[in-house]
Amino acid sequence: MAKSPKISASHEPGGLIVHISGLLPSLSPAEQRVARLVVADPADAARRTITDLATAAETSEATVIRFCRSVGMDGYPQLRIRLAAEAARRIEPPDARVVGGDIPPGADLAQIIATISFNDARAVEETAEQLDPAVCEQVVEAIVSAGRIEVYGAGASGFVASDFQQKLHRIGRIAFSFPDVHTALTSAALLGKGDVAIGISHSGTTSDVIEVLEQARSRGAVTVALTNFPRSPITERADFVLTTAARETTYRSGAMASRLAQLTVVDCLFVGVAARNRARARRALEVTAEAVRTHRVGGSRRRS
Amino acid sequence: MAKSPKISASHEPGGLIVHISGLLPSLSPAEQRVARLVVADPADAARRTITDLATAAETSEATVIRFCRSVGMDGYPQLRIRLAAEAARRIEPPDARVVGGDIPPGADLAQIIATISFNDARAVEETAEQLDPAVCEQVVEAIVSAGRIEVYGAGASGFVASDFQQKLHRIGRIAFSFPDVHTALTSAALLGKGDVAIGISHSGTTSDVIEVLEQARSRGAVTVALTNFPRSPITERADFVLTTAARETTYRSGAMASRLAQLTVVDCLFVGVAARNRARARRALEVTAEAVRTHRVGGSRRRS
DNA sequence: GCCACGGATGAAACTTACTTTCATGAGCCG
DNA sequence: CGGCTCATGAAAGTAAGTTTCATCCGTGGC
Repeated sequence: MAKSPKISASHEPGGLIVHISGLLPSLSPAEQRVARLVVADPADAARRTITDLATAAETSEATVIRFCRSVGMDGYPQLRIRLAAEAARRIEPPDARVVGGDIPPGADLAQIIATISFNDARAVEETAEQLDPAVCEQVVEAIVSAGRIEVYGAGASGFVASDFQQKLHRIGRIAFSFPDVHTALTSAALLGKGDVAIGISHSGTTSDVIEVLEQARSRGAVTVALTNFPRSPITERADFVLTTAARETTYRSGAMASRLAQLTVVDCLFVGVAARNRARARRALEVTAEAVRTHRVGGSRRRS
Repeated sequence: MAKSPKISASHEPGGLIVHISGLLPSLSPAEQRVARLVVADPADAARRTITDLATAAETSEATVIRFCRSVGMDGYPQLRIRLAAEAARRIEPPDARVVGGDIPPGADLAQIIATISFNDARAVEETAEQLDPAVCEQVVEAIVSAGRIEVYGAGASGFVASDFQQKLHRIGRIAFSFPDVHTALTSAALLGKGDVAIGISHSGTTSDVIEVLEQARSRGAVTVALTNFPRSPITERADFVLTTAARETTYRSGAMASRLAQLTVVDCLFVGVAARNRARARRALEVTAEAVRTHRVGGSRRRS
């Protein structure tokens, strides 16, 4: 097992912009200024010369080049071209939806709904676009052949972890998730070769989750990280890194788009695992559905 | 500078490629060779350097520049960027997304990802579209002025319930959610006028949730139902009904799109509530974020 | 047939853009 | 408080793009 996680350097099929904003926190301050300009208006950036862009970002050309390299480009010209292409593709934002920004103070419910759903949907789409099928495949493979699967997450990511655990469990995989660190650590210590440990953290900096993942890895389990930031600490403890692409409206507003993005990844993995053995999975799903049938009341004649 | 050819300067409506091939015959032989290369593969041309392209067209750089001017560009860099943009736009649509349907048996991960995310994103968008702002407003109002809020859900909807509870709690509302029916029933029995009870059930037929909601209502609490089916049993016990619009890929495949749709509604209500008292909500969010700060590891900066 | 003329063309000079190197200085760890 | 690492921009160096200009070739007039 390779020790360095696959950040899929050259693989950012979905969006370069998405890729860049994911990398943003791992960039140096000066590079971040450049990145922000680029993300804010890719088309405009593509039009600028390197000197021009450097000046606009209040830095030197050298830093712009470094930025190019940091996001996986060969040099500035390549970045320019990619940006132009990217910008052309995303001619979409037609209406004045508050993209990525905060909710304006005087907003009414209709505005709030439009903004939230737009950002949520976008997070889902962009996450899917930049998800690397090859890495997913390997993770699915690991899960399918795992003796035991453990999923870790804290706070909002904890619900996602539980959701994943529940899904895996429903199709007959032996999966666990934990409400607290101690239990998780204890359990992780009992993992071994062939087991799978999945850590979920939007920021990639949740020490509890990192710690548990580290523990799991030291016991020989295959480790997977699910985070929004491909260069965050958690990725160093993971054999496989899966990234989401959520730009939270406001960082502290409680996870909103981020957990939807995480759940989308969970869905993909889940279906991927289920698809490996359709018959068995289907049977399991039917059995479990049957089990709760008596907890449903009849005529839901839905004709929505 | 009077001698340059007068071609429709900067405005070539249809497409740059179309434009170029249109005036191809009016170009000099050497320029035509360049033009043909460009038209044949714009994306490739965009990647080439001027020297490279000149060589490929068996001509000199000077001619390439002349060609740029002939088609109305300022210079080679501009042409490059326009070409990249053009190329990006024209290969977009042919995307074999598996819409709405089930995942085909032989599907690979890339297909799965496309299908899932498409349906997930759609569920979010469609839910937002049909969500009634007026009803949301009333629910928000009820939550804001509630003495206590309880959220019920079973299975996958249980996670959504917990998520909502956690969010409300974070902004200082007194909210609860429950892992089992008994506790929930007990708690619901203690609700009274001015309290709010929210029941979440995708199918709208989960008897446990219905039962608890009924209990809450009988105690005078305001009841809210969140379901995908506006005519389902749960709606009969609710003062306010909020609906999601998820079409699950496969009914029994475990809730996927449905919970994303539910979470979107949760997000909207949450932001709606938070917006009612920005200052207080913001302060609460900051305090809670600070509380977990020591559980985050710092410097995510790294270079590959 | 010879000679002006003009457009097309590429070589080379030139300019600008891009890239690398290196010295500096800030922050961090022991 | 040294001795590190790392981020950064100035400046040197290289490559890309642009201009200039001499040449070439075909044309048409004499």
